[in-house]
Amino acid sequence: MLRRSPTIKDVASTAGVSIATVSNVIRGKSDLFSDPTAERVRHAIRELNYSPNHTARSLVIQSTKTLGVVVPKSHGRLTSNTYLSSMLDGFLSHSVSAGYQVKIISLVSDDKRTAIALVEDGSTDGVALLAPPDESPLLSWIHKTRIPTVVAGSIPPDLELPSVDVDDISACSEAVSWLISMGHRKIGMITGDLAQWSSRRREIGFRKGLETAGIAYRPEYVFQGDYNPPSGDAGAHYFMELKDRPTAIFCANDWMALGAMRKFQQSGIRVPADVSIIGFDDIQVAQWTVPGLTTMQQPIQEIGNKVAEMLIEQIQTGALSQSSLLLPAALLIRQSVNQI
Amino acid sequence: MLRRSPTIKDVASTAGVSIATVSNVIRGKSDLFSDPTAERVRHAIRELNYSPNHTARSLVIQSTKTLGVVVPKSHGRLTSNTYLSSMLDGFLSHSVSAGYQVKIISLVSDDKRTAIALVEDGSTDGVALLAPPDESPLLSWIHKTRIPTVVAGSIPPDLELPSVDVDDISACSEAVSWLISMGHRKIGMITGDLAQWSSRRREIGFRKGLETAGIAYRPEYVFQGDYNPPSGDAGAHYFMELKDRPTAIFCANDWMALGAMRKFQQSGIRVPADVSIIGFDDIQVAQWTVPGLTTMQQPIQEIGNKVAEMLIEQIQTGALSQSSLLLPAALLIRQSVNQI
DNA sequence: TAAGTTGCCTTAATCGTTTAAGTAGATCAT
DNA sequence: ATGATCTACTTAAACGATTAAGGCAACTTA
Repeated sequence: MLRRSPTIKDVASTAGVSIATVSNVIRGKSDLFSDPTAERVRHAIRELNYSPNHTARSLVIQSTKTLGVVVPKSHGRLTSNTYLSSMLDGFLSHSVSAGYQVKIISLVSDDKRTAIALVEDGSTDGVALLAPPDESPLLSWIHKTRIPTVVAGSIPPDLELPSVDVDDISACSEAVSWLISMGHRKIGMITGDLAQWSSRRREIGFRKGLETAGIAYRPEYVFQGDYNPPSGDAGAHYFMELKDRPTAIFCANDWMALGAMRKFQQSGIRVPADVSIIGFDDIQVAQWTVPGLTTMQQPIQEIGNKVAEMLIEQIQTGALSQSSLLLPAALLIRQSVNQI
Repeated sequence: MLRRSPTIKDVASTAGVSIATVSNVIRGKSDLFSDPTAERVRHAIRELNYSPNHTARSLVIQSTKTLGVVVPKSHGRLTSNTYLSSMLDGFLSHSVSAGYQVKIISLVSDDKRTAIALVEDGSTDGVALLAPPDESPLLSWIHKTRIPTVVAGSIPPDLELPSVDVDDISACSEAVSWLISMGHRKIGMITGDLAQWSSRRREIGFRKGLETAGIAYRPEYVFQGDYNPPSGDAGAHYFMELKDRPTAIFCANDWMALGAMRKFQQSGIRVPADVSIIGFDDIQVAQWTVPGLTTMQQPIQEIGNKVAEMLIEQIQTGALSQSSLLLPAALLIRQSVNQI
């Protein structure tokens, strides 16, 4: 028995052929070997339990068949947790079926340099940036390099990077339109952190929905949150104090919706009897709240999927058929919104 | 300008030295070059923006400095989502600071073979199995190979694999003891899926806590769940119907606790005024429920950390100082348990 | 002064593949 | 019979690093 794991050389000698032939049968270049030879080679492979060395292969083909995925620090961004898992799931799913492995680097414990190293040292063929913060130095850095990149989530408008994201504006506009169709006229919003472009777009969608129905925009009906539950709390508190309270509140994400719902309930205000709440994202827990949270469901996994697809396309063709993709959200009706 | 990225050869020629010298200064073999030479080399490196090719290096040193992490299909296992993120965070954090990159493979979209390939093709130096299901074929397969492995979470008792997990038995025993110290004598439990060893251990801990206080174990106070919220619902329903209802319910995980809490509240039974609830895990949402969920907090991130640490130790020394590690959980008191 | 030592650098083998180019025998057309 | 074309291989040069072994001054030491 061999101590080290078997190489193509071992296979070649036990099959009595050259390593080139072994390589050819492995890669299925069927016009380069005969059937009996192939059988001998395959037998040797099984016997030795050989599998081709990925590293050596990468070196010569000048491609690692590996994608890098950069996940942001989630600290302080509660949004991200299940969000990121789902996105990763989608990304991995497409990657492996396209024959790519995936390296992951988290910015949690780490600085920009590690992420950069991952592509500079040639250990990946390209990178996906998952939900990078707008101000991420990585974004502008990677924009300069010519490394294949796709970002999942929103990018600052001045950066031209291929990206795939949910269509915030349409989704929020639809949410508001639906609220209106449920009879609501006084609709409040708890926004995300307006320093982020995604928040701004969601607010734009909110206005657009109002506008479509010819309902006037009332500044006092917009409360600025930051995507975290406490700001949902604060928003609820703010709206409670208002003389002319909104009958429905649109939250820019589910976490704030949860916070708001909790605050209302603690204050004896019933959801949805007294106030309706609609969220955004469809995080996992949204289906287990009391009442179940009605929300705009992001196609998160599909975003991950598409990111992988576009990244691989970019790697293989050197170009991209489309540079930016917006996926529609879906209205998910549960119990937190009342018809009035 | 070069089209391709610069190699050590390019650096050598622009610095006017051999590639061996370049390699030596990069690796800091300070007795193998002079200061002026080093300066020339470093200058060339900066000028060309060179960084050493990871693949080539891996090939010759026979080590990829890459760890594989296998995450289970989370489908149907709501437990896992934030749980896995945190564990990954911990794992990544230690890995990168030890100079390792991390490849991830998800079993979501994929079968055992991809996971196996990841280690067989030499693209990783070892693998971590994150919370593998007891019956995972991977577990027994990997047990046979001599590949460096550490598993995060529980393993079937008949498999001798290095692992790190929370100390379920002690933790559950403590939870029950604390409930008792809060004045509860009639304590129910909603277990996890008893096909999983972790569930069994949690049930054992539950009994042990009772026993320590000299309280008799009542079979009708144990409801078998499956770790998912609906089974928490079902458990709550079961306990509600009981003539002699428990005053406190210990849930084997937070998701079931959430389900139970919701069911009680929907049925007009107040938590914690009428019934106290304690969970296990400390998932993210546990702090945002109404009332906040008191729970046993798993040191998930630390588990991830330790797994990486042990895996790297195993890779580098070929052996392991300790083969199994149990980390303590911490009682996290919020509002779902009443003193009576 | 001859032999050894030290400091600094180069040469060349190696890791395990891929793949272009070469070879040699068999078959075919002319 | 001769060259051309297949078929089924083998040879050998990459890929980009690491690293043992060797070379050659310039010193040290006996």
